[in-house]
Amino acid sequence: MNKPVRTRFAPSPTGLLHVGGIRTALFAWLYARQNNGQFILRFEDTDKAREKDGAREHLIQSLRSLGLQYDEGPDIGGPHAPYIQSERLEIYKQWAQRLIDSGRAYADPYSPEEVQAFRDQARAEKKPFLYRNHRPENPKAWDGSTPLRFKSDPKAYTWNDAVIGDVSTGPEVIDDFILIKSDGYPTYNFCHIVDDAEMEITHIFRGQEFIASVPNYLNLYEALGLQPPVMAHMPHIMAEGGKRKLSKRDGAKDVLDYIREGYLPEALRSFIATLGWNDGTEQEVFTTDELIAKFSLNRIGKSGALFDERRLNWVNGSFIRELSLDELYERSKSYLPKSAASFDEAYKKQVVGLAQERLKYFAELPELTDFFFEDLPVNPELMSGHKQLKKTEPQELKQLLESALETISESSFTVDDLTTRLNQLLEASGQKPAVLFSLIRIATTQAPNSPGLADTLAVLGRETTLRRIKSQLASF
RNA sequence: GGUCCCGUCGUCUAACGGUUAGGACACCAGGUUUUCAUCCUGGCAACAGGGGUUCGAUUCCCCUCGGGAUCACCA
Repeated sequence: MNKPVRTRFAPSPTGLLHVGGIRTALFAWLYARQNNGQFILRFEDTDKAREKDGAREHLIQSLRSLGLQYDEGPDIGGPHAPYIQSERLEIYKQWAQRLIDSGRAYADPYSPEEVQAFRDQARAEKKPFLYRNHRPENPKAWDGSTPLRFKSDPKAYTWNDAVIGDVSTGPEVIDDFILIKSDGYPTYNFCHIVDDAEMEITHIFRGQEFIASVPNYLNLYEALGLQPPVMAHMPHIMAEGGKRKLSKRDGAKDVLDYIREGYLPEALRSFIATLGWNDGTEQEVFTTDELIAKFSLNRIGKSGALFDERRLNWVNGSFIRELSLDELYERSKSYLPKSAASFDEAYKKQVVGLAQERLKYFAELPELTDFFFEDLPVNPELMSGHKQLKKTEPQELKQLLESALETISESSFTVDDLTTRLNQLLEASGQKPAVLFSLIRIATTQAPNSPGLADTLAVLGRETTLRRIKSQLASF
């Protein structure tokens, strides 16, 4: 009996898609998938002045790279094509004509300046501005050269928002808004309703900034004889400090930035979904299948959330640690430092494996692994700044390292053998592990930190290990 | 200013009248024979305020305060 669920993501191609915007898309996608419905992409490009070059491609790429596949859209078509509003002008004209015929739309006789004068006057009188107070008695027939306005029917509304709950407003918020602009393009307020009806959208997911306009939409739905879809208005994701909506200048990266830095799509999905939604249990991280199974509209929070990149890092890291070595390698190998190019796959895979547990996102790979691929210059500060080593005489360190060289050179360079010999040396030298192992670690990596010593040496191999120890020795 | 929405640790949140207000991130301390990380243990930390309703309020109602959104020929 119920109509098949159809949700849509309907951005205007005016800029980059950041985390707040993609969350709306994610929820719409999850809901469609959960109900075996369709998810549709539609471009709302009726404001030619604000359109940005490349924004369409960016939007499409963002959805694709996050894995939010849509079933119908501008680039793939579908039964209700086109999915670009600027190509649907005739459709809007037809619907507008129905409104004109039924006496619910009329030509706006005023110039923008005149309307502004009404507005200023209302402001001066400290009264709210209502265009309908200036509604013309006998408007001339609309010829397309002036805006076409909706003739509203002011009344109170109470409706249910799937996220917010019941909302009530009085007739004072209902006004005659513009249906079609004098440039021939429809306004969002008009065409999204037409398109949602034509495309049989059952659930609207959008930002909370639209909730104030809902009463006017309800009024239009009535005039058109349409049943409004379910509406779900998402609270905003706020920038650090919570003072404003998240935007690019808050350091808010767009979705593709995160993909480029090596955040996993499945981690992004989990993190973004739990920004304002949870399943009521103490589960913190969700696979996408779990998200699809457990998502529910009524568990979306009502209040805005702050985007916290530290938490994203933790979520992403936990997904990275779940990856098999093969998968980790395949997905991260392009992030390896340039110096890795000449090394064979088996070697690189071992290196990636050692970095796995300390990786928060793939772009960190070069700084974490560069010493596996090139000899870094001996850095005296690593020793002089080390809290254990700086308390030991250089001469003593040198002797220690010399005996280490001897011990290590006898190793077969398996992790087990290295571990055994290193421990024997530790015992024989009577040194604290913090001194002996740090010394060898620094000598062989020239890095402030690294994976475990035996693991590192085993991967580095005999030749490189001994060469680096000798370089360090020469620097004393 | 009018209208609407929101208000639990620094952050993301759980709680659907009765709890020592729970979990997670971050942070701090300790442990896992070096560092960083992982993992484990412990710690710090919240019901915006005031009135009601009730035997009992974080939870229901009202007011105040605070935050956000919206009042376009933008979406």
